[in-house]
Amino acid sequence: MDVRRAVLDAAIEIIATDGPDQVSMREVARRAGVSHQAPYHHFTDRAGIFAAISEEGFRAFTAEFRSALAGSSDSLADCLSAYVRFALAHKGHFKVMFRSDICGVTTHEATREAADTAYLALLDLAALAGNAPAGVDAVVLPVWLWSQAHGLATLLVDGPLAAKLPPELQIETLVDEVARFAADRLSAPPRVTKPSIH
Amino acid sequence: MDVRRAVLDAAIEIIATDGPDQVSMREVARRAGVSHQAPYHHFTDRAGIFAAISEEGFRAFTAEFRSALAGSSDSLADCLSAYVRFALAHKGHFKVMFRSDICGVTTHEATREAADTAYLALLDLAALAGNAPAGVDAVVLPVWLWSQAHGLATLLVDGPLAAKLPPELQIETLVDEVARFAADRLSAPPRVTKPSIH
DNA sequence: ATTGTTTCTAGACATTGTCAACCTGTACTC
DNA sequence: GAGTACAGGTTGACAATGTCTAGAAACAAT
Repeated sequence: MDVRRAVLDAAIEIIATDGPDQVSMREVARRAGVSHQAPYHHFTDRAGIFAAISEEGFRAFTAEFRSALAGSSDSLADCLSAYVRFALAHKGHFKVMFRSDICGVTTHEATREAADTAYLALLDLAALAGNAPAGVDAVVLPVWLWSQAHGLATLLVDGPLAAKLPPELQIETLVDEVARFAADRLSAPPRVTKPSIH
Repeated sequence: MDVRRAVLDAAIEIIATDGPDQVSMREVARRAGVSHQAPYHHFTDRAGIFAAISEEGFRAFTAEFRSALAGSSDSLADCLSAYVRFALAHKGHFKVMFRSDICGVTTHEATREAADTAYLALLDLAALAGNAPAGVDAVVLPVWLWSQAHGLATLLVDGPLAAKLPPELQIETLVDEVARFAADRLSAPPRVTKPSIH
């Protein structure tokens, strides 16, 4: 039996349903059917489990995101949608990946690298989507795109939004609508107001 | 001495710097200078502390957000910006408010009510910002606005974004730029593509 | 003075993360 | 084939935590 895998899966499941706080070394060991010390032969400590989960998450995310980026005529809407769909399909991973206090991105080299790789994919989308002028906008555009996708994902995964929606509304439909709405707005020429603050 | 206040402040500080996981009943009692049981006379349990913090957060948020909504010629950009600035100025509150697993919004009536009130303010912004047609767009617009503000706030507060930014960039400048960028895009007429999915 | 309530402390208990020490099989060396 | 090193497993111990119970200290109302 693959204890490492069993431990990870147990932790991921707990995170998805009850949140990272509820992950206990002994509980995952119990669910994996091993002694309370067995996980320590595969992970240095509790933080090591979270680091492994977020590394795995970032790799899977990068793959799915790049796939949406490459194989579509409407990349922008599809990528935004892919971001959110990844979060919904992998809540256990997602809830850890972007919690910098526990995701291990500062402490575990492999995790940091996986996160950086994911970020590069995001920048590629921004480059493709925007006729970004030089200067600050080269930062503003990717940040804006990331914020939209991440905000919707977070609100759906962490809960507060789902409770506010009309019950007959399909979540996936909403995600696609918002993604399309956002994509349409990006392509539109901006309203001209006062000059930017550059 | 106001033990309740001292306990809350200790918890808020711990959350802001080390995250909610690090909040321990005994540690906040220690920082407040009371016995390990004193907090139980003001909060039913650990979750009760989080519920009180998020309730306080939602109330403060509503006040700041409504102020931005009312007193501005460019409400949309200002409200987005206010949302993010609140998160940055009250990290300890913000990190709890939108974690549905710990914020107590489902378990504590007062917290739920404060959260609902905050949501109403958001809807008011959407109503003001959008010439929203009937139908699904009445949902899409507020969700889109919320996603943008919340995404940027979350990315900045939880960490992953700050590490990617050029070091000479002022966070507040970025926030204002992104808010303006988003506001400009909303006011723009959308690109016309295929008809929506209604 | 007595009673009751609010606010605190002290002690106890099960559970947690983690350290240390001990088994046990498999692989490799001579 | 005997010996040995080691990865992967075990049990036991420890301090720290959340929370239960019981009691003390202050203070209001009768």
